[in-house]
Amino acid sequence: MNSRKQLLNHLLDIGGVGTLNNFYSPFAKTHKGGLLFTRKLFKSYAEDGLIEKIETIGKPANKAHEVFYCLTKKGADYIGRPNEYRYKKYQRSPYNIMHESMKFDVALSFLRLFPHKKFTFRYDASFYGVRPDILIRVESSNPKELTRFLLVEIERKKTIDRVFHEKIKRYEEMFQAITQKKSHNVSQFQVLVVYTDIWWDVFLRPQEYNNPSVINHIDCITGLLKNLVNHYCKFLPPDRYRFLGFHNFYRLPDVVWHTPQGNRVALLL
DNA sequence: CGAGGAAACTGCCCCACAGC
DNA sequence: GCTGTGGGGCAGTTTCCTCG
Repeated sequence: MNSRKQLLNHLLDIGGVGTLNNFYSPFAKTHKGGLLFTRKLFKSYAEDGLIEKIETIGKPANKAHEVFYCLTKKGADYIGRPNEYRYKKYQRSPYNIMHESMKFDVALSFLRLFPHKKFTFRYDASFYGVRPDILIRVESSNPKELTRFLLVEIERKKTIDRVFHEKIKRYEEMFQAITQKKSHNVSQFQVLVVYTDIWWDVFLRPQEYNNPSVINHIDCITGLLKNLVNHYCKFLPPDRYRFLGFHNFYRLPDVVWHTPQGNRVALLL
């Protein structure tokens, strides 16, 4: 598969919508370089009617960050996947741009960094009132193993106590309900909490992370994440949760995940 | 001053072709 | 037939430039 089709396949996989910034190239040295080729591709897709710009409400400050494009029916046909395409006409730009952008960053990173795995992403799943930002279905390569579900919760909050009280508590209630009603197999589920604070610029790409003030900010968020784990999460089942700083979204396979007990581990998929 | 465009550069792969 | 090599093309990038 050539990269022209590769990008469209990824776009369809992550739900059919994304920004230029989401599809940056991780291999470029500079931030600009990482967007250049993507920009070329987007332009030619748009000319060929394979993707469509979603009209924004106001005037976007930065188009690469804030203008979302969606795959068209023609685009799905072009990559030979017309029946997987669920056509949704997006009237306007996604309502919470930063949060949407983070979701697509995470979903796309799973595709890019675990290319041998088969993922299915959903953004509208709900279990006993808990709505994860992304539900990732991980197809097992081994037929004996069960399909797994990753419930990704993306949190951009000033303080960590809110992450615990507003989210993790609800997840625990959900697990209780599941156990009681025996509706799902709890061991198939893992909750991935992706955290950053509200001052973090979610549009920054890894190529921009070498700026001293950004490095400083990353340290700060890592500290907050450790506090979250140490103060609130110790008692949680060790394999049920994993915690990640959003700034590590581009290195998902690395040992960058925290267990509820505060150990750093890699994700087992 | 920053986003985006143009042009120039680079490393890699492919393939023709020569020499054995 | 096998294999080493060198040119050409191209995907992807860097650097420089323009324009609002």
